[in-house]
Amino acid sequence: MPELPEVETTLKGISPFLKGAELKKIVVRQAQLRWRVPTKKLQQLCGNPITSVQRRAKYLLIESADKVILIHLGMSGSLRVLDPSEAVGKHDHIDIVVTTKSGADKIIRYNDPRRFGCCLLLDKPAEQHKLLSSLGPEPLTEIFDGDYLYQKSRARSLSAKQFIMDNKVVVGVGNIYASEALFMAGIRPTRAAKQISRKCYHALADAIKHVLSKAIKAGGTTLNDFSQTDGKPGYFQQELQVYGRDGESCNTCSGKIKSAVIGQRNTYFCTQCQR
DNA sequence: AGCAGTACCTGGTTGC
DNA sequence: TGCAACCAGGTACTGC
Repeated sequence: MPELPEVETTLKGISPFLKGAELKKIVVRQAQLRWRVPTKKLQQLCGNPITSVQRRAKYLLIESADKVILIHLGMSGSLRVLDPSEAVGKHDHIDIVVTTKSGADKIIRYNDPRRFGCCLLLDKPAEQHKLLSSLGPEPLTEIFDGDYLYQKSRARSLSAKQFIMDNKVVVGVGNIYASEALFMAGIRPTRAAKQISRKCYHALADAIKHVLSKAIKAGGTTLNDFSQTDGKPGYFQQELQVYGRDGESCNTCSGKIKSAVIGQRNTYFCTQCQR
């Protein structure tokens, strides 16, 4: 499941091939993703150079001419860089064929079994688009810290876990990392956001940064495992302290790990460490 | 405005 | 063994 680290890894994977490249051909085999893929408008971009490739939250933004191609991997999507001869497989919905700087053709192939992802075309500036305009800060920047979370949470009665998974608060914290970060910070996920102290929010902001940057460093491994086996990221599984460990004992205090559904999402925590 | 609930989709797992 | 029901996951949307 692509979380922020996987999207960041994907960005690093495709960037070298897209920088200085030209759009050659776009093939859409399945246009019905989360939203309909604007096939014709995308194809009209062919012949133009790609001017930048960026990530914002879990969105990938590929700029060409006066447009921006926005891609979200949903929960089961992936992008691979392939040679033009590569056979098309199941759920290979979109090919973005480019002529790279060196003159060779490559396919950026979008695969998404569950079709929760999207591929849209935005006008510039992309940040004004509805999907991007109200997003909170990136978790790995300086302005995201304990003071910021404390301030933002004062009027919020929802749980701490739902609060940090809110895209308007901070982007890129998915279900797995939310549980992990709250564990690391010693905060019970059910606690109301507005009742958490400034001190605890400092610990939480640090935990989010720590968990995400650690995962980004391991990103390659995760991505490979994911795209090949469609299983849970092998590398993370051994790193996870609470997620999916319902009924097992805590690595820190040997208390029991419990699960609860919070905001329709399974959540895991240690009843001893997290108060 | 904030929040709960719903929808989208399909492969894998569980239950009968 | 086969089939149905359920679950996971991110996020935009609806309606209170």
